Amino acid sequence: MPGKFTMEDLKQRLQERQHKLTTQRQTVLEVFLSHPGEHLSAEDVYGILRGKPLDIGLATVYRSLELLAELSILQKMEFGDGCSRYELGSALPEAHQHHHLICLKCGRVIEFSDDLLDELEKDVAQKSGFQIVDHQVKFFGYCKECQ
Amino acid sequence: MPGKFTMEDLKQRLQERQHKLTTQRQTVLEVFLSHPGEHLSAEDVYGILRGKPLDIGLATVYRSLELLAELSILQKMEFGDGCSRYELGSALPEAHQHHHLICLKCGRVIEFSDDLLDELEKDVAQKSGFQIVDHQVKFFGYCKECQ
DNA sequence: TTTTCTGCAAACGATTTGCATACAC
DNA sequence: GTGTATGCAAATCGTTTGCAGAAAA
Repeated sequence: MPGKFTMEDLKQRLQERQHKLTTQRQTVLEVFLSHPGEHLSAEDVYGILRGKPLDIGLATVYRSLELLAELSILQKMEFGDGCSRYELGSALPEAHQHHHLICLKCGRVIEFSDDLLDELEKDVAQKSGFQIVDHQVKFFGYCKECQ
Repeated sequence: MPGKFTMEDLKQRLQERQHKLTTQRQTVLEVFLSHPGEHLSAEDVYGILRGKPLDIGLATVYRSLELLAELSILQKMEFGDGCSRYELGSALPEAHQHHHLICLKCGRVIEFSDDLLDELEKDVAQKSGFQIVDHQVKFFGYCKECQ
């Protein structure tokens, strides 16, 4: 189980780039901390925060998500459902080996962990001259319930 | 070099689903046949066809792309540039092993072929109970020019 | 106090849709 | 002929932006 981000991590990374630690940014991070393993869209986050003490604007949600992704706290991804989704990364840079199984029938997205890809990444880097910093793998198929 | 689609293949697959072989659908397929290895968006296709004898509507381009993807003639993919892109699949169902290297600086997308993923796919299928029909792999990094 | 952020509403760009006409079968 | 497809324009949806007021440093 890799280490999760804390508010202290957030504060630190923001300061490094002369950004401010605002209530809104903290709140957005808290949403992800309290929804582990979910792939939330901007609308999802906005919906979760509706009616809560802090009434955040949708535009601010978008701006916060973008910033948190730049700080490598969140990872941005597309599952082909028309909107960008984000998930919490690990605080440990080398521990991002998770793939996604996307069911073509019900749309469910299941996480899957595996390290076989390290080998492939090295192979690709060597053959192509690319300096690889990250990868994303998606498998499309049918989940147990939909087969 | 895997076999490419022909107009005959298109006709056949359309008929199987009681769809009609229209000039527009043929023309869209021709664009992909004459632009091998490119990842074209709807706007790209529309632009390529502008001024050509057949003046196709943008909405029809979108509808044709969607249909060709349903028929497994094209494959739909997202590179994070705000629009869906398509590329011609192989006529041979088992020969779709191509990955994409996406440069984080210049946005260039480079194709890369490798078969190491077959093993991973089988492994994932067995452990998860998913029936896998396709996969997509994206590597993010910096190309030779941008390093 | 200075700079960065937020909220709102308007702007935007990609994609979809309604509907009357045109075409494939 | 009948049913599907097209073209156009309007509608939609996710996302971005301009700007004045609010909050962090």
